[in-house]
Amino acid sequence: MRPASERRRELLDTAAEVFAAQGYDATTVRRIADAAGLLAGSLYHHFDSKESTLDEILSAFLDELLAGYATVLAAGLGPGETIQALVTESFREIDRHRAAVAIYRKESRHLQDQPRFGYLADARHRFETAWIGTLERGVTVGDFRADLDVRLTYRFVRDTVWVAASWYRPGGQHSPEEIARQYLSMVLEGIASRTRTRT
Amino acid sequence: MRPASERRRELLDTAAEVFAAQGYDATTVRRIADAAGLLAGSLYHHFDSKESTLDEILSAFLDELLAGYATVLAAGLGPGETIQALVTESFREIDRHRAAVAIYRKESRHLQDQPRFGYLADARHRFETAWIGTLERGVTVGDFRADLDVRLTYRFVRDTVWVAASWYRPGGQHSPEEIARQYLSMVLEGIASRTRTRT
DNA sequence: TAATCTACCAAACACTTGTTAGGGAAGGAG
DNA sequence: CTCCTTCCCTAACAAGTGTTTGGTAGATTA
Repeated sequence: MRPASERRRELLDTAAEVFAAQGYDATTVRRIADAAGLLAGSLYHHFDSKESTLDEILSAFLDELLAGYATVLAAGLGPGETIQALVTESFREIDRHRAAVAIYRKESRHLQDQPRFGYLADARHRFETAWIGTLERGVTVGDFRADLDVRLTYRFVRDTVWVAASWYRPGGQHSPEEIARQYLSMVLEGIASRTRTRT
Repeated sequence: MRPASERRRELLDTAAEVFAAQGYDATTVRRIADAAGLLAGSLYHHFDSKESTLDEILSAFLDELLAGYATVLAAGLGPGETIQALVTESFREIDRHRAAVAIYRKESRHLQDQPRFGYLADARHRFETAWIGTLERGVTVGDFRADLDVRLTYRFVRDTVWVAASWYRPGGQHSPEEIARQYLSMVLEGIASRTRTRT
């Protein structure tokens, strides 16, 4: 682990920004250097390689996210409240690591086969356990509909949350908590009017 | 427009498959050639360039999709039924153009700035009009909840539908229509149990 | 003052990229 | 048989890639 100097963190942020905008492979180190105001070779004073830069961005984000999830799960809430807390925590994470989330969504699929990025598959598996476990508990307890396909619902909720990173802009008119509230309202209660009762 | 020979279509399919799996920029023409069983240079007997190959894949998909949407919208259905038909049509399109959908989701964001791929922005705008128009009509008529943020709902529904392309595998246990039915059930009525009434 | 460290530049490196040119084998058409 | 088309290969090209090496200006430390 390198010493995390101020300049280093700055470079890491601009790299993440460029990766998110252009895609990792489409991004050249010269492009990152341009955006940061130095020459390509100078980046190697701070980082070992382009790949390790990506690695650092992703693992920092995932560490924080998993820690947040762990806190929520340890709180001993009911299934419905746990889902709400997980969603809210996710939107906060999007707010703080917007670029990292975008990169994660675009690249994790084909990165996780690489040994170096094996932790991506680990993280994915932990998410799955957390969400699906909570959903199943919710169905048993009666918080959620009994006819749910839990795996399908998991993907539904997960994707719904994370895609927000592709259009969310921090400092906009909606706070993370506000967006979480609206999303939860749709996911939990649906968008159909309640004036017509279902059969 | 080149003559669409059998071999050509075959190569286009494998190219789409590799693009979807690896990402466009990360895919080399030699990799496509490998997968297709010929050498890199030989691809240029069939295609003008790597970029034009991508172009053809995306525009073929979008043409078919927009045609499908147009048919739905011309049917004169109510807002609720229109949404259902649009979702179902989308899942059918995912079933038929899985690779193209995956590519579209990954690359369209940064491709649409390029003049050659300007039609991507056009298509996106048409989707927006179709969905948002229907949702607004639905709120007015009373099919959908009055307190919906229509733009947020649009992104919610849109993303929810298209991300399915990232995990959907044709020939699986769920048909496109079945998946559409379950998705609609969640989106329209929510995943919360109806035993508890909302305030 | 001398030594050390940080952050950077200038210039090159080996390699990969998309693409092209020229040719050749197979098969159908005249 | 000859001509033409289709499909592919061999071999190379220029440009761009991530990365390395050696050096330097400026601050910090001894």
